[in-house]
Amino acid sequence: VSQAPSSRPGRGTLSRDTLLAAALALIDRDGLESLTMRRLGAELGVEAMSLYNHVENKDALLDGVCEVMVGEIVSHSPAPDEPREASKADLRALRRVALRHPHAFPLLATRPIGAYTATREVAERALRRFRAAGWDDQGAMRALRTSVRFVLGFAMSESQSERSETVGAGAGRGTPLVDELLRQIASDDSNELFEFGLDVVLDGLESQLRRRSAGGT
Amino acid sequence: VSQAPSSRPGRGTLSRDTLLAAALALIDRDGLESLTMRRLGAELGVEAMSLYNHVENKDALLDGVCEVMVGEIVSHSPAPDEPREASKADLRALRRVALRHPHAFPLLATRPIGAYTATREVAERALRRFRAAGWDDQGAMRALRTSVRFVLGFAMSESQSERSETVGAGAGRGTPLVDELLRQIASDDSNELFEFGLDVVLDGLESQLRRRSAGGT
DNA sequence: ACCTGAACACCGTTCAAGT
DNA sequence: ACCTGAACACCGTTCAAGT
Repeated sequence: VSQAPSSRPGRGTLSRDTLLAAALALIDRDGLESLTMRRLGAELGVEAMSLYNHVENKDALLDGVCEVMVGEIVSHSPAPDEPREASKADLRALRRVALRHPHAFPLLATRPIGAYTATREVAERALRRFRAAGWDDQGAMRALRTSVRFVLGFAMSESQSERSETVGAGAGRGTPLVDELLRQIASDDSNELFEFGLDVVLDGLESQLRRRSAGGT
Repeated sequence: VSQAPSSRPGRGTLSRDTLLAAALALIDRDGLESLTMRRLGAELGVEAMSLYNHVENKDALLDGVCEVMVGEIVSHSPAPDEPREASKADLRALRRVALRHPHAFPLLATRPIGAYTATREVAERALRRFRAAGWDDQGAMRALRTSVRFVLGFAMSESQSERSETVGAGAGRGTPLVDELLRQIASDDSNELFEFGLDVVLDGLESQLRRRSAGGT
């Protein structure tokens, strides 16, 4: 998957990869609603109908955009040896995609893409790490799914749903802690909160592991 | 906020609440893409343009649908005394909304609604519970946001993104644990996984609390 | 093989007009 | 005060036609 051409391409430079990259770039720049077959065509110097030569329809185009984002999940830096740090590195890589594509990221959480299938090798390594830490197969799978879902929820909230909690509205009606919460949201300490969340999830997994291997007789 | 009328209403029975309930019912039945001003009008026995008398525009309509769902979050059963069980009850109530409205739920995670503002009292009680457990204000807020985000990610994955992981595709290429994961996803043990996740998050929070009050000198 | 123009069925939304 | 018809600018998509 390559980058979008900066301005207009030479004739015949159209391909599926070009489309997907241009679509993602358009979403990043102007938002999800701006992605329109006609607009994307214009962006590429072509009529909307030409796009159908490279992509089944708009739905397939959106799936393709998800593919591109999933492809960006792979961690850039080499995996740490220490298992807990290795897990953190993978989960941070997932969050980083959300930060890079705040407008497009909801597609990932919203569409039935085969995310584990598409990240087979990364997922397999993560599962092996959990096994090495003492989980059985079943437990390793639950541990992975739990941590991935946490990051997904975190990233979604971060880039979407917590925007526009307003401090003023309804303050001073006997909910002082909520008032403070809203101020905290506004001040945006995202990175800190994410790292806190990572520790919570990984601590919680370790705790469950201990409880289960102890109680399992 | 009341229920949608079963068939066509008498003339003049149109109100904002009627619209919102009918819109949510339409999404529940036919999916998010089926919610159209024209379709919703037809559903209510009225032309699409009449809707604009009760709702600013489609965006405001979607915000209203979110309002309705947020209003459904309140737990039905009385809050348990035991703090951990009380937290679980709240978080289960949040997930239940996702299960009841799988097609509409992405709106909640995707739109900048003031969720904490709208659930002020529930949020305040939750924060007070964390305070009583030993967190300071800052810690209580992080604990709440962390657990809410976890449930959000869980519910989104559950009702959306993990659909259609296919077992067959690419199996037997040295990723046996992933193959097993895909089989597990297909067999769908959602409730069990959710309860596991709840314990992970709450254990993790307790662990962080201990670590911080111990290390804080 | 790839691109286009015209067309179709559908959107959200505005506005003057009806009652 | 609420509803409507006609209209506008925009969608996704099909298809015959061009090169």
